[in-house]
Amino acid sequence: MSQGHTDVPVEARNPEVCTVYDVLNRVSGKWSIGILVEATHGPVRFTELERNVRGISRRMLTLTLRNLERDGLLVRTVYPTVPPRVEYVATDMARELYRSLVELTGWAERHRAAIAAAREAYDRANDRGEPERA
Amino acid sequence: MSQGHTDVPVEARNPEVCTVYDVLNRVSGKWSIGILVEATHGPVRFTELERNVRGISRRMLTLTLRNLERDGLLVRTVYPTVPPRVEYVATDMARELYRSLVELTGWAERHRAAIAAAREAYDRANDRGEPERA
DNA sequence: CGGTATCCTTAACGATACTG
DNA sequence: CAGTATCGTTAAGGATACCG
Repeated sequence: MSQGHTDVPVEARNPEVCTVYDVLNRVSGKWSIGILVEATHGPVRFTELERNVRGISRRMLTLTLRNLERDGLLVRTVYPTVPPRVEYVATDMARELYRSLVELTGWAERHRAAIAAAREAYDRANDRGEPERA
Repeated sequence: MSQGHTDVPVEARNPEVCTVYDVLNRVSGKWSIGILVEATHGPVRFTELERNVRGISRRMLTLTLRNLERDGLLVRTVYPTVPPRVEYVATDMARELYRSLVELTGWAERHRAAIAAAREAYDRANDRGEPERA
C-alpha cells in the first residue's frame, strides 16, 4: 500500500479538520442557521422566531437558542416587564460567521445544478427501484 | 423594529438559508469532512481511508463515500485487478468547497478562545450541577 | 410571553460477521 | 481489498401539556 505515509491520524495531520468539524457542529442542526440569520437582522423575540423560523417546535427553538447563546453567538436580553420580553441578537462573532456562511451559499448556488445532475446520474446508474426522494 | 416586519417566512425572505442549510447537510455528518480532506490531498483507497480517518466504522465509511459520490464531490475509480483496487478522489467542485471550509476554519480559529470563554461563562452563570461535558 | 418537562419517533451511528 | 447485511445503541428532533 502507500508505504511512505506517516501513521499519524488525520486529525493530527490536519488540524483544520477538527476545527472545521467543530464549527460545523456548532452550526449544524436543523435550526441554528435560520435562527442565526434572523438574529443577524436585528434583535428578535422568542415568539417572533417561533413564527419566522417555520416549522420549528418550541422545544427545539429553546434548545437551539440556548446552545447559540452558550457559544457566544447570541445575546439574550430580558426586559423585566409583564408580560416578559426577551430579545435575542447576534454577536459580532456570529455576524462574522454569517459572512463565511454566505460564502458557502455562493458555492452551493454555483454548483446547485451540477449537484442535481450528479445525483440524477448516480441514481440512474445505480437504479434499482430507488423511489422518489426529496 | 418588530412591528413593521413582513409576514413572509424566513425561507422565502432569505433564500440563502435554504441554500446554506443544503450545503451544510451535504457536509455535516460525523465523517464527511475527514474523508473530503483526505480525498482532496489525492486519490485514496478504501483501506487507507479506514486507517486515516480514525474511528470511522466500515459501514459509515461506505455510506459517507456513497453520499459524497452521489453529490458529485468524489469520484470513485475501480481498477479491475485482484485483489480489487478502488480509489476515491475529490472533484474540482469539492476542492472549491474545501476552500470555503478553510474559510470557516479561519473563523473557528480566530474565535476559538472567545467561544471557550463564552461557554465557561455561560456554564458558570447557569451552574446547576451540570457535570463535565466533552 | 417565554419558556420547561415529558413522552415518543426517527435517523444517525457503531460493531462486526460475511462475501466476491 | 472493498465492500454488504444485520444487528443494536444513541442522539436529534417533534408534539404538546403545563407553568411563572
